[in-house]
Amino acid sequence: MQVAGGAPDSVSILNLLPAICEYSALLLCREVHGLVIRRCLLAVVANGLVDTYCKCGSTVVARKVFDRLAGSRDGVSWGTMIAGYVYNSRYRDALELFQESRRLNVKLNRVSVVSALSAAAETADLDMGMSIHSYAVEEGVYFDVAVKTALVTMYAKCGEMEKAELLFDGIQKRDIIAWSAMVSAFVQTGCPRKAISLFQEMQMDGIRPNRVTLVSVLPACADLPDLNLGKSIHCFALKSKPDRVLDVSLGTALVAMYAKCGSFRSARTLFDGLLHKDVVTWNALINGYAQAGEAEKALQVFHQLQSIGQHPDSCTMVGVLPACALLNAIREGACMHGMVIKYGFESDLHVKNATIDMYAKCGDLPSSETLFLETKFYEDVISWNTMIAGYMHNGQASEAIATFHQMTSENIEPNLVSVVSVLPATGYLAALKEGLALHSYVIRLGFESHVPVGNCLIDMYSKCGKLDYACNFFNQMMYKDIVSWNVMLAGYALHGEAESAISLFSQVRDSGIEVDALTYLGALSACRHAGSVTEGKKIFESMRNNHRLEPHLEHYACMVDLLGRAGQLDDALSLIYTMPLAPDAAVWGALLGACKMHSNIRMGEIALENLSRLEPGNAAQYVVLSNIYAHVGRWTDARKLRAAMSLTGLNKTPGCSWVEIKNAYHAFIVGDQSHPQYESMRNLWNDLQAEMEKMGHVPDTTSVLQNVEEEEKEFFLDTHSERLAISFALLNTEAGTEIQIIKNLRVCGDCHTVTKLVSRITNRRIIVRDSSRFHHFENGICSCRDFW
DNA sequence: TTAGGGTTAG
Repeated sequence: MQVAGGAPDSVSILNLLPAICEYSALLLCREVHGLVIRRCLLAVVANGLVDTYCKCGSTVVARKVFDRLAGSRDGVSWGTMIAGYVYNSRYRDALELFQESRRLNVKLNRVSVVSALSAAAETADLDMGMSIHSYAVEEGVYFDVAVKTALVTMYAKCGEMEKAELLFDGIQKRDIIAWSAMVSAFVQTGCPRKAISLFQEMQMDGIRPNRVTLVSVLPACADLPDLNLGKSIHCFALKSKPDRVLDVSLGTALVAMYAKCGSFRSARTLFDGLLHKDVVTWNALINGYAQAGEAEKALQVFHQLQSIGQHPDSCTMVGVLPACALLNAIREGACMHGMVIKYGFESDLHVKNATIDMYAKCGDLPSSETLFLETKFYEDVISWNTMIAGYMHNGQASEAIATFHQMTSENIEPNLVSVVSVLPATGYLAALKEGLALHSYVIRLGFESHVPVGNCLIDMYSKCGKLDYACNFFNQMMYKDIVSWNVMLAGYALHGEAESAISLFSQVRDSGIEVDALTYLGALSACRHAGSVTEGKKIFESMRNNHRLEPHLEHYACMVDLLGRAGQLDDALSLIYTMPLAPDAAVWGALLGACKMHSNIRMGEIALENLSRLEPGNAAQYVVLSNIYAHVGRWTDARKLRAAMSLTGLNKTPGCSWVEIKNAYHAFIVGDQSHPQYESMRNLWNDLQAEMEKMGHVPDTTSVLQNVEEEEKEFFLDTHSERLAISFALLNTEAGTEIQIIKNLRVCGDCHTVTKLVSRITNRRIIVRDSSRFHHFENGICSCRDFW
């Protein structure tokens, strides 16, 4: 038009603007702006420019044009600028502009109201949303379908589903957008069933779903999952497209649906056949694999994405980081972190938290901590929860608890996940006071009726030695899932309460709840602790016969242990030889333990041969066999084995015991003499030892590893970590106080006997939780029936 | 100038 000579008129410019928008041609927009800038700008042209600048991504210049309009601004100018901010995700700016219009008493039209509402929805700013709602009512734009639809979405995104539903029900003539908005609201608030029934209701109302409706309802099929409905939507989508070419969003939603329904072959075929794909489509496949635990596949697709030169986005990284964590692939994970930095996704919270989690799961806590300490993320509850879970994943239970406390002192409100993450730490440490405090906290937050939280509480109480509290809580739970039954069963097993466990097991079988492999493991391990061979065999058989559950390695290890302890070593060995899975170290270890108990050298050697193949670095098994040799007097063999161990540099995991005194944890490692109170502890122990000798106790040194003189062996026994912890506790608590010790390994035979005697001499109740179970010592007796 | 949509961390 310039070739023609004259300056372009307003109409030509207005006609040109939509094309500029379509191509996001910012430079062209500036040029047009330059042409009109010296003239008296008509509001209609200025509004067009504001819109075009926003669509080209430049809200700053758009705002300048808007500001320059000053007095000649009309309702459309305000609506355009607010909508422009929303278009560019500058929701706070949109809301501020809305508030400014209120201060200036400008009358806004329905477009401005709709845009402002969507900004309030995106920022989940309920107060703001409600004030826009009142404004809409005052100004009489409230009866508009678009305004009502925007209100429905705003309330849904602010978590006010009841209000959203009420408003939706009140819309007289619902259009397809209103229906789709409500379907989407149900999907996003985790109500897939409601979404699907609304989707069906809409069709009965005579409204034919469009592309957006289908894309909105597909995640509901994935969440349920309902593969058949997903497939029928796929057919519907193809039928309504004569060329059968799916658009990117619909293709992506379908890929995600198939992947989440576990139908990876369909997901892959569809994905490969899609004509239009973007990075989100790739993410759907990558995340589908990652969430199903198919980490290698996820990474494989990621590398394929890179090989075609497509750049990942932040969601891609959120998919691949957990895949690295799953594979414990720290190097790959660190490369992903590098990529996050390269592409500038560091400021994305999802990415940051996934990176923190990846490092923690791969055992690199310092890297997690460094990322976490970057202040900006310090305010996010998920970052805190990730850190708590990360500490727990690495066995740092006291760090997990400390982090939880720090979080509350920083005024970050813990949520359900925080509680579920920190409760296992209190169980791990048997930190009852902490556990009780958390329980009251749970009640205050109103989380007590939440099933996973309740399950954690049962587990915590039983691990803290309070089986009665665990039972009471379990019995009063309104809703239980299979996990509730499983943790209760495991609690009975941990406390050696086989009868209660077996009766609970038959209750759950009769209750109609579907039992799983862990239910069986709980029941079997209760039988193991009680030595109930017949019952255990029956349960093991019914696993396959009645529930079609294939026993896992853990079940076999448990059965071998049960049979072996009962002296049925041949049956145990033939079970190992006939099992369909390749026996692992736990299975052979159970046999070895039983061989020690019954001094069976022939079988012990078979077990050790297999163990040294499976776990060449683990010394514990060698110790057991050398103990068997020593026990039957084959000293030369015992010595040879120990010499071979020291040559190959095998190390035994050092024993460690903890005790809680006045809210502080004290840890003792075997042989540690560095404690400030060591002298007094030693003296106290010598006195106890003299008493024990008077009672006729002769130390059983067969569990001592070192090849030394008998007297020295006794000294080594005396430095076993549980004895250090017990003497420390005796020194630092009032007479008569109960003592609770936790140990990382199993208690040895002599420590077991000695603890019984100490409980009698000192008149204390002593509870020891070792890696296998609880031992209650009182007045010279121990509650457990299966110990030596 | 406007409302609904695909992938996302603990």
